[in-house]
Amino acid sequence: MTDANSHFDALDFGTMELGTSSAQGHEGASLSVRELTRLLHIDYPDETWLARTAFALRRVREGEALVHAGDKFHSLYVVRSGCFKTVYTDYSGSEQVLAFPMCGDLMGADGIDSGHYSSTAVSLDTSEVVIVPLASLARLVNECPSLEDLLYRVLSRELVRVQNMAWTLGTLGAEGRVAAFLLNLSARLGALGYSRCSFNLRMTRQEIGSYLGLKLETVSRALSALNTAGIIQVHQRSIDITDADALRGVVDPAACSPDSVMPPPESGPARSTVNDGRRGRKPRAPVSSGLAWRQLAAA
Amino acid sequence: MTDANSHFDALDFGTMELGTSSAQGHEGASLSVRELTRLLHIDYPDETWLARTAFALRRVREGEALVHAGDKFHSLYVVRSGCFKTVYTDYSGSEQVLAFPMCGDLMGADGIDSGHYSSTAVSLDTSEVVIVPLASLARLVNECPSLEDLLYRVLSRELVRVQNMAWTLGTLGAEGRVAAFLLNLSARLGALGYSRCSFNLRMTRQEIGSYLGLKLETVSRALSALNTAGIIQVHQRSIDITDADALRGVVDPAACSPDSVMPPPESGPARSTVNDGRRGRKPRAPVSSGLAWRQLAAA
DNA sequence: CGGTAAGTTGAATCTAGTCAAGAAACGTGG
DNA sequence: CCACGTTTCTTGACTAGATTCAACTTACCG
Repeated sequence: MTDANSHFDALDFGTMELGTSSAQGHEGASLSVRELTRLLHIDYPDETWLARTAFALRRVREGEALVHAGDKFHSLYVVRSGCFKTVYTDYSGSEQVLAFPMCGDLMGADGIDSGHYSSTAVSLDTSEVVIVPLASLARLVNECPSLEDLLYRVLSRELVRVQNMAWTLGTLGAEGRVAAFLLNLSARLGALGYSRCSFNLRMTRQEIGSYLGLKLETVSRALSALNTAGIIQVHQRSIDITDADALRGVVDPAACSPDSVMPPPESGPARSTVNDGRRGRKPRAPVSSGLAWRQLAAA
Repeated sequence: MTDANSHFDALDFGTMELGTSSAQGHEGASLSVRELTRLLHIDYPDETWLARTAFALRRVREGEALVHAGDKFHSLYVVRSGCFKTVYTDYSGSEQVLAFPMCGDLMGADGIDSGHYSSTAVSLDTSEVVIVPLASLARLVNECPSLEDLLYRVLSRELVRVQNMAWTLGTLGAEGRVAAFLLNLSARLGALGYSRCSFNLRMTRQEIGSYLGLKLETVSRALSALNTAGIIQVHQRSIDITDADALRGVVDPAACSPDSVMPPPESGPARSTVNDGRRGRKPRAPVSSGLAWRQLAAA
């Protein structure tokens, strides 16, 4: 019960009138609805209501948990700066990383239905989150119908993200997963204005491995392999992507998909109703084994 | 291109006044809001609005696609009977199964944000779905504030489900995955009133394998292994779970024993505030949080 | 009664995990 | 500022487990 106070004290002030912004979150910082929608990359044209409500912020130090799995649900959180990991913690102590939320990403949505957060969110960095109490959001939506689908859209986006993750875990090998991870990170950082091809990892190999369903040694090996293949340059946590196309090729040896890990958002036209009876062998290019792109580098 | 018309003609009638239910969906069948909420296991006490609106139904034959990835989003679907598979279809033709929605499960939510469905839904059975146009739902929510969180909750539930899936793919081996799959199916069928320990699979080994990130032979082997271990009895698609506890033990070799797994809603209370010092000592925190995902396997 | 799709099983191969040792970075305190 | 302990990362050798290839059996449907 005592573990929740640090965000409980901010709970009641999740929504406040602008101007009355007293010391909440951390230093009285708050975020207008307009800024929030912009942070989420969901812009609404309406201007009248933009300045009416604001959401409190909270600062989370490195290693600190924002919410714990099992805590009573009350608020959603949107990362404003920094980087988190969300994890299931196993009774035996080992943890499974589910996501690495960054600026603009939503956290806590898994608690809406059951009323309890199902995962723990730990900051990997000195981070800042926007506190969005669900009740406040509901009230806001009532007052402003154009916000109706805001949460729907954010949740749907999260759903697609996790589906992509399931696809990655289900179909790719170690190198592919790591490559997809790097491309995903690259795209997200790029969308935030940072360099797409040169960045620093905020997480350990073990955390990456847990996220990708691999052991830390395997992650290290995959990174080293991509390194010696000339596709990326790795130095501890510093990553330089020198050949993004080759990296995409590792994820999917066949076609070059446009946006990082995303499988084609548009359906290929030529698809017979369903039971595309593919009886024969699948041509499946000679691919994907650990050696394939190594040869590519040799050429 | 011609395959989409069958639900297009029902689109405009997604919501209708009761009594005006003319021939939509398939035979003029429709579902009241009350029935819908009950189908979703989200009951609302309010009685006044229950009979005001109804949603059309649509019948989907075995092998028929309800929606295709890339189709323009317009409606959510709730399975009323039968069984589906949702898949990403690879440009090269191979498909990745993402879920097996059954009675009461939601489909199509992955299309809300982007405006296009990101996965294809194919019926494995002669099925029936409730057509829930998002616009109609929004209007309904406007008229009935107590429905405010209906979609939120359903989406959140879906999110937790996919997170659990990611966990399964990330941590378990072949037998564990198959065991978890069977337990999940068992629990869902049980919740619907069917037998928990004896049922027939509606999907092929290949589809199961795709869903679990395994090859069909591996699925077959895992089932055979569980069979010879005396935990289940397999005959083609007929499954009999003879020792559910042992099956749970396969999923999670550690904690088993008589004490039937704890209820998820309560959180492990005693958890110190900042034990999460990543950089500092690693005290092997015995974090005993109620794991939501275990419910999925055990329920 | 065939023909086809689905499922089972075996043997060889290869990937990722495991065990283990060493190297490089970080933080702290002398 | 440097030495030290801790953590993280890298690399190697070996093993367990999943995939692949392939043959075969069983169910299903006209």
